[in-house]
Amino acid sequence: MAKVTPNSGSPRIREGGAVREVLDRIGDKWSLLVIGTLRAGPLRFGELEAAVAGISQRMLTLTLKHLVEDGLVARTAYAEVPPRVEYELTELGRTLVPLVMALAEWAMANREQINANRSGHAGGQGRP
Amino acid sequence: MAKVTPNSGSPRIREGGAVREVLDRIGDKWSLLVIGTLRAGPLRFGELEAAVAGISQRMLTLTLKHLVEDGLVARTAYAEVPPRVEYELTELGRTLVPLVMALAEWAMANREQINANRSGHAGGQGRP
DNA sequence: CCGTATCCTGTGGGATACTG
DNA sequence: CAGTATCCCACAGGATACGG
Repeated sequence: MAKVTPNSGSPRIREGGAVREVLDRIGDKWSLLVIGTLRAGPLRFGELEAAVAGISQRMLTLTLKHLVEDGLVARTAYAEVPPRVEYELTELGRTLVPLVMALAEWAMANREQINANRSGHAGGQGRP
Repeated sequence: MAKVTPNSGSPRIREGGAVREVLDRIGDKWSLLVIGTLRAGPLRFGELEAAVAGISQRMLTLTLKHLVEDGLVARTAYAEVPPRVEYELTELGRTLVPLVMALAEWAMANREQINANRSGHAGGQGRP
């Protein structure tokens, strides 16, 4: 990741540059899942941890921190005891929801097909 | 990525499961970029390498191999000299194009906003 | 031209334990 | 409850060199 994509020699800005840049942010292992999980409304840390199956405390903390930094998620801490913290999508974050949902639907619709291809990749299902 | 997500003991298929599964396939550093690049039609290996700025030979080879295995891309080798190989999207692969393009457009439309948030994250742009 | 084979590094990310 | 701190390893992925 890191390096800002050299873009070696290309005179015009490649659309790919912006895409890569954003993909490096939200294209990690958990960001899209967290965003998708927050689509219905604010959730507490613990609720998120339970909802996003398989995520570790550490990764949830880090992912949320990044999303907050990027302005996709807002964090609200209530000064009470026991402490309560809620996370919700910002305006910007919500604009991503339709895309995430589309991706999720595509995933569910096509994963069997893909798994089938992987096992015995018969091959001829796409020839145009 | 790596570990196949144990999903230990979960009796019912979590929707998150399918999403994660597919995300692990196409959510890597290059797959979506390659798919997006192939949207207009077949391209040769070298053309792809030039079009996807920053990708290394190795990663292009690996990414294409995975995409072919998953049935998203078709590979056609012409037995001539010098050798020529063309890659193009399969039917299945093409169904992903709209999503990729949507993501790309979102990326281009919002990267400045995100970058601004990152630098001095002023904060108040999303309060619902 | 189109790959494959090695080598090597950075780092994503899990497990675990501790704090406010 | 909501994090932070450490440790540690697998593996993504770049550089380079070689084969058909």
